[in-house]
Amino acid sequence: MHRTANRSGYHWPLEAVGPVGERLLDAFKRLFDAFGPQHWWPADEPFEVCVGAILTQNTSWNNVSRAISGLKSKGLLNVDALYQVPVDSLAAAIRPAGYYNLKARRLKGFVDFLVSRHEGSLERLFSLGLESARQALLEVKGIGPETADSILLYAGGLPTFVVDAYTMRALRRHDLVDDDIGYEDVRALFMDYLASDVALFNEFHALWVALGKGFCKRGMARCDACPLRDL
DNA sequence: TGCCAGGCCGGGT
DNA sequence: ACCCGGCATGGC
Repeated sequence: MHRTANRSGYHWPLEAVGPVGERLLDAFKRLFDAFGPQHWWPADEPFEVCVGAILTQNTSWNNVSRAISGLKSKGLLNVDALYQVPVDSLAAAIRPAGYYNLKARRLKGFVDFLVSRHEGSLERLFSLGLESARQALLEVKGIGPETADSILLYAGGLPTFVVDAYTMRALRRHDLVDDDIGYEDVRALFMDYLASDVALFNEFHALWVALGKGFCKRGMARCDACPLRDL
């Protein structure tokens, strides 16, 4: 695989499989031209990514950001502290993130899983490899496919594609997929038709979110300013 | 003011 | 195999 440092400024592998891959790549180029590099995930270290991935379930990042700051200020943003802290204290600490009772249990469940099955080490988990680590994460109550893939890609540096509500909505609205397609099939679309590259998957997913925030919102029809217009 | 936000689970068809 | 209600705060 050649990593281009081409005149257009992209530094991702731009090969694609067939017309489907070319279309996805066209979307990527347009989004990058429109929004530029997104610098995801917004976190200082891998464990913070995991916590953020759970806290941001159906919740705006602004609220999550407050909760993360709260955890940091209380010294709770590490495996040992989260393992020890009572669930009610944790719930109070993440209050701004919403669903705080639910998410406190999910965070505890994730940390329990890390400690009991993987020696409290994310590196041990990720060393299982992409699909094995993914299966393991999906066993944890409160970690579904999107949360698992966010953790694997943005904390683990493993080449999986994250599909969220923004991605799904944009793909459907621009007729890149059928309306009734599911999570796993969309994930496979990106992974099968594009080069398996962490930097590309990182930027591409973040760009779908940028598009969703800017143009492809719920209740908004196809708009003239959308970078994917007439894709 | 009501709707929306970077999901997932459990119970019911 | 879907479908739906529940979970909760903060921004616009």
